[in-house]
Amino acid sequence: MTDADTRHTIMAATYEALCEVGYSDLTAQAIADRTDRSKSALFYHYDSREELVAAFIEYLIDGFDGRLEQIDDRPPLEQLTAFVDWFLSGPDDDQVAFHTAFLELRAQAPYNELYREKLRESDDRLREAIETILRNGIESGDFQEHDPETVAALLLATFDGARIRQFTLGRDEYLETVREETAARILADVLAPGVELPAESQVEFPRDERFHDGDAGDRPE
Amino acid sequence: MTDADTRHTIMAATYEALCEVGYSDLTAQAIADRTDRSKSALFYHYDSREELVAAFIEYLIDGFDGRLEQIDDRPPLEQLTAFVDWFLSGPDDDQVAFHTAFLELRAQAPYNELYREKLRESDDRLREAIETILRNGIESGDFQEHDPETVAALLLATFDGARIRQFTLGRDEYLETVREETAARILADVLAPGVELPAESQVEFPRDERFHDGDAGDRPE
Amino acid sequence: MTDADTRHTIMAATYEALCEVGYSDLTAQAIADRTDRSKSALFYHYDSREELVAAFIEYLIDGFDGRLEQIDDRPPLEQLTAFVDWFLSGPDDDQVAFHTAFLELRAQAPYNELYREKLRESDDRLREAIETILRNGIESGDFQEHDPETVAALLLATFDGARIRQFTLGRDEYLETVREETAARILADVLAPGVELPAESQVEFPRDERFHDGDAGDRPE
Amino acid sequence: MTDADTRHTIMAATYEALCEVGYSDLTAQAIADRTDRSKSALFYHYDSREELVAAFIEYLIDGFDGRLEQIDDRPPLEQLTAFVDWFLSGPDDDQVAFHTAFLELRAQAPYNELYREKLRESDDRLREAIETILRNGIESGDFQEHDPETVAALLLATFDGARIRQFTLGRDEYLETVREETAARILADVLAPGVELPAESQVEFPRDERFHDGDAGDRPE
DNA sequence: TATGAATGAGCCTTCATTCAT
DNA sequence: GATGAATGAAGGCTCATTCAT
Repeated sequence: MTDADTRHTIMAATYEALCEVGYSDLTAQAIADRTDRSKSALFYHYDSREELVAAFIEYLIDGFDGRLEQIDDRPPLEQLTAFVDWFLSGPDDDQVAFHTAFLELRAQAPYNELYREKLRESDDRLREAIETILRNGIESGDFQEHDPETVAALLLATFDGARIRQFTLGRDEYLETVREETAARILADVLAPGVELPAESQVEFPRDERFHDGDAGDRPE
Repeated sequence: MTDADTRHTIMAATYEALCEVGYSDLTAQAIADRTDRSKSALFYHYDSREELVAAFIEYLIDGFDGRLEQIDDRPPLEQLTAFVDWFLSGPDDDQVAFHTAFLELRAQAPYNELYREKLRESDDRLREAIETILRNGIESGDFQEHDPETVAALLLATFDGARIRQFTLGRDEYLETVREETAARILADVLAPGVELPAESQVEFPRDERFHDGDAGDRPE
Repeated sequence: MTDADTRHTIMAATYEALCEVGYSDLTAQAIADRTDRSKSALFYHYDSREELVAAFIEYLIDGFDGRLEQIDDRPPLEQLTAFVDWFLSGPDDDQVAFHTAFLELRAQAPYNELYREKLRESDDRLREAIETILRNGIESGDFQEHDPETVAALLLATFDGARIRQFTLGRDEYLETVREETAARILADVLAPGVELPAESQVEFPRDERFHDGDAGDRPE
Repeated sequence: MTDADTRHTIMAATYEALCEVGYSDLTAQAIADRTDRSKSALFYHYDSREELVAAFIEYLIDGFDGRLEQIDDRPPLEQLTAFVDWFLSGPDDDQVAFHTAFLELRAQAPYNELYREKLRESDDRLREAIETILRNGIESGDFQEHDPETVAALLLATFDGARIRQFTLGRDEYLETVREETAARILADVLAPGVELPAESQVEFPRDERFHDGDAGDRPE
């Protein structure tokens, strides 16, 4: 119905607005302002602000799948490391703003079934991705025998918790500490003996380029 | 300036309102409605809604200390278990509403220095509490030698992440899974050999009774 | 310019929408929704919503003439009775919704010359119709000598007032009472001595079939 | 709760706005503009625009009772005449605007239970008033024996219908004609033999002075 | 002939905050 | 100490209408 271009325009504006003003100030106007369209146009394409946001979550999920494929061919340990570092990324990362705002949005989910539904889908994808990595690692012998499903849940909870505490408390230590402790206490029994989580990942989990068209990205130095 | 009674009245009303309507609907009116005072009274006692909320966080912290003492004399393992179960409490827990709303509030912290400051204090207390338990456990020989500081951070992140995913996704599995995996993968190396995390805690981490004056609490039915 | 078929499609949709949502919710979208055309199409065929509505009133008038003819050959008293019962129809009548909405529209006429003009034409037709019946009744000897013009005006006012009070107050008594009192106090001096208004009409004043193509009508159940 | 003065201010503004812009343009802003208060103030005193309007209908009713008393002591025929002329008032009457707008409001009643309820109360009062006059007239011998209840309903319907047709069609004839015909055909059998409806009433049914504080009223030339 | 997209103006309502009393 | 009244700024949403295609 809404053509891909318009959809992208609105979704990108939503992303920008979210990063710049946060979820609780994510007004229709704030989105429209980052668009060459009027506020009314948003309501032409989406029935309500809520539906627009739900569509945005879905848009994120769509992008996630593609980004996964980009590191598909890497060995399991590299993929896992990429994941860890994506989650526990440094505070200078330009995704901090986004994740911060997205936490606000997630905090609404208990009150909003539509959001909750979409976030569940997102959770499914994420867990499946990690499970697949773990499973592949077991197969390849890089990882020990274990239950990928429960380990995935544990890792996700831990990383998410660390990230949230980092953002909300402004305490970057959480990331560092949790990365190290995860490596030492959780992954020690998951990785094959002798295998260790590299200090830094060799592949980076790719960014959602749809939101970073013009600008630098992983500028060196 | 504001006497203790008035303060408590307002803080209790804030707690109630938070549980009933969530943070984003926590209007001055919503709080006043749960008070025998007028909306204006709130602004007489607190300069702004923001300050009131900040004061509320502080009020929570004040209560926390007292509650800690109530299980002070228990052996370290029991205290740890109480902590675990407090965090990973079942979905029927009447504190779910509060934690859900409080997550909304925490999600504002990145945008609000006042909140962030208070939440940091809260984080300090919580971490210290866990560190103390861990330290005592080492001393008593119930726990193995380890760095209480980093383990506390790991546990906090993991539990918090599990709880948040439970609430926001409506997926209770996270709690169960994470409790089990934490016991098996993290605590296995923290508890002394042969010591295990009990399936259920013997002491309950005490509730904040200031908010549960009149009503039932843990009355059996 | 606009061919008869398109015109009918739009007019019928307007009728439907009017019945279903009332005049104040009679948006262009509401009409288009009951059409296989787009909202824009309405503005292609009519310069404005106002003109469309004005055209609709005219369309009603056009239909009225034809329906009149259908009872043309009946004796004056029967025709008069048909009129009375059409106006003072029971609350189960499926025309209630239409008349209710049409009252809203009529209430706009004082502010809208275009509507007023059309409604005047409608009033003319209606009054003429009644006058003709009355005149024919005088001629045929069924009615006493009287001034058909003023009596028509009196009847119209009385019936209309009764109907409006019924609809707006939800008080069906008005219809019954006014029918009886009209018979006893007004028509007593209009009908020839010994002639009485039948309790129920033998002919029904015909419906506008253009709006009831497919559906039942007065099919018995 | 809302003190009488404020209430009057808002109700008077509502009256003015209604007269000047009609019901369908009776926005909160339109009312506030005729007040020295802000739009928000309206919502402080009334929960919604709808409730404000409902309160306005009630305010009208309150006023009506008092105005009735002002002609309480007049003989029945005079009172009846006052009523007739109030209803069938000339087009220059400054109440035309109000009645016109009020018709719009009444036309919403079928869709709005709150309005309908209030309008029913208004209908009750009006009918009782006329019934009382009729009853008194029978007692005093000025009127013939008849059923005041049904006659009141008939008169009300007739006058209301005439007025509505006058306003909506811009046809003043309705008033004149209906007044004459009512006198000749309806009241002829209601008034005692020899008693006639005066061409013009001697008492005027009093205006609602709450809405006409400063200005002229019936000042001659 | 028709439409999808878009928009500006406007509406109702909410809310933190102020202030005179 | 406390409150009732009030308000400005904003927000989500609607709708008649326009216009390029």
